[in-house]
Amino acid sequence: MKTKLDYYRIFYETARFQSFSTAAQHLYISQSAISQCIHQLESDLNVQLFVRTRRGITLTNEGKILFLKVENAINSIDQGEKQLEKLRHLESGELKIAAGDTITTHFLLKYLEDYHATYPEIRIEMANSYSSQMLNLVKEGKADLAFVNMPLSDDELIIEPCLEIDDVFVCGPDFETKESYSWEEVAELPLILLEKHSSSRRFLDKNFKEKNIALNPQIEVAVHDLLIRFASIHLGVSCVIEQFAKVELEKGIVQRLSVNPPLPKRSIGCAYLKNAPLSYAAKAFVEMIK
Amino acid sequence: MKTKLDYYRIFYETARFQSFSTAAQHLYISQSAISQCIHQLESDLNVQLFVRTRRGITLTNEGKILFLKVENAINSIDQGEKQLEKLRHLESGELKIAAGDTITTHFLLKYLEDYHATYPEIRIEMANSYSSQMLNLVKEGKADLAFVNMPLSDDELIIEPCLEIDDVFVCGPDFETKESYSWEEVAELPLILLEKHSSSRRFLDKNFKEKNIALNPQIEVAVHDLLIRFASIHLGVSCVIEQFAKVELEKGIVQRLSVNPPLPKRSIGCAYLKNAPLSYAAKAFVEMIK
DNA sequence: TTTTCATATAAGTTCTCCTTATAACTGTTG
DNA sequence: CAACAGTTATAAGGAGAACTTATATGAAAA
Repeated sequence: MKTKLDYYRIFYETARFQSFSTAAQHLYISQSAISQCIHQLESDLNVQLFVRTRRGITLTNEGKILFLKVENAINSIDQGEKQLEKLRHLESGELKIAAGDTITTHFLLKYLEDYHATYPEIRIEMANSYSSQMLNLVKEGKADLAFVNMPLSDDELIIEPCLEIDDVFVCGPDFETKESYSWEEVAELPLILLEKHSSSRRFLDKNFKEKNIALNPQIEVAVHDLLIRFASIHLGVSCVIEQFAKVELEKGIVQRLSVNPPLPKRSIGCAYLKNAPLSYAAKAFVEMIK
Repeated sequence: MKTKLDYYRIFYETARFQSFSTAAQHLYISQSAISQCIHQLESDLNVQLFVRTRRGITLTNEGKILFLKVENAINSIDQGEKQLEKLRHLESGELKIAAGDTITTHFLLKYLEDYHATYPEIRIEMANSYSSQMLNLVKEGKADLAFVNMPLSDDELIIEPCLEIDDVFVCGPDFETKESYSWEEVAELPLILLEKHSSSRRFLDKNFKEKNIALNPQIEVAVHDLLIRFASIHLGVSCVIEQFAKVELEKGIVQRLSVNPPLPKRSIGCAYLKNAPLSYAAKAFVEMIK
């Protein structure tokens, strides 16, 4: 780069208007400034760019060649700035979310619908995997936000609780329930639980293990919805998330067992990078969830 | 444009090096200057461009998007500057010449050969037409140079003589020549002349007319070379340009008639715009001709 | 802890860029 | 033809942006 980039801005306008004085008005500076700037530019580049004639000025051949490049450059910068404006106003951009299927279905879906309706220009990308994997996606910048079961922590991330959930045991409508179950009694029931690697299951196992109770489920499934379905057709007693089985509980498709004491509450957390700012698109989504 | 273009230069280098201090060294300014500049840029654009981390800095998403555009812009400017350099050093460019066939063949050709050998990267474009038309090509910028028969003048053009030429009368080797011819005697000979609209013919007619002598050629041809050929096979006496018939005169293919007084000398002129500078390519060609 | 390596901030200075004023030139107009 | 209405060029001086130096701050490494 042989000269100040700002000179090119002035060169550009001057060439467009074919006149120093007109360009000056347009740029809100004096004609003299333009004249000096162009002289400087010409001497920096060692090339005559304009022919000064009676009726204004004309680009030389060299000037024309340069103009094409400068025009392209300035348009490019303009595009960049416009793009940023659009990002800021959520008229463009993308939102990359990592979340498990259960959380997506029962928690995020309604927000995603709203979000898309409000900001239709923002492309939404979903990834789903296991908690640790999802946190990695965020750390690698491949996802803006991850929704995971808490507790969970990471040096590089902020993980904020955004929904309290309760683990409850449910059974089919015809199941004969006792007034109340102790944990030991629960362990004796024909349990339907999630697979071992899921966070909900780990949470459950951990809590029971603290009381030296081992859980031996009769059935293990991979999907939360199946817990409800299986319980409803009397295949056993499922441990589900109360908030996610709300409809089925209300309709009596499953009924809740009273367990004493109840399992401790836990939360779903929203994870994002501690040191990098959220994209405008992600910020708007987080805002919406609150 | 929301901010000074120069900021983008700094932004670009900073983003490339992922470090304020490294970019500072590279740009030969202080780290502090970079820091201030980026802050200014961020506030002008209302967007955070970098994430400041322990080990240097990283572009934010918005920063990355901007960077692509800025990179393109800077490359474009760089290309433009490089292109100009090449033009200056005649490693690129084009030379557009307008000239009649005769002048091209007998005068320009050897220079064009040299020129192309010296500057092989310069594209040569030839146009040929009548004098007035060729001057128009120059005035419209469609030709850099026009080579025309003088005298000729134009407000917008400089027309410099670049070769003196002599019009002489020649005949075949067996033609019985007198010691010397008066103009009246010449007019009586069986003349072979160029067509009426050619400048050579007009020049001839004008000179004879001033002495009240009318020229009534037996044969009119369109091409200078045919004048020589026809004379050589004794179809008559041609008026040719001595310098362009040099070879044939030396070899005795045609012989020269001694005319008294001889026709006044005239010149071939090189025409170019008075107010616009010659392109580097054209300048080099003019230089070569001198 | 101390050291090191980043960026941020403060304050002062330099020097670029712009302004004003004027000149020089051309073409136009009363 | 002189005065004017347009250009761009040039000179000189002033405003302020951008840079420098010096120091603070903060996090990671030793």
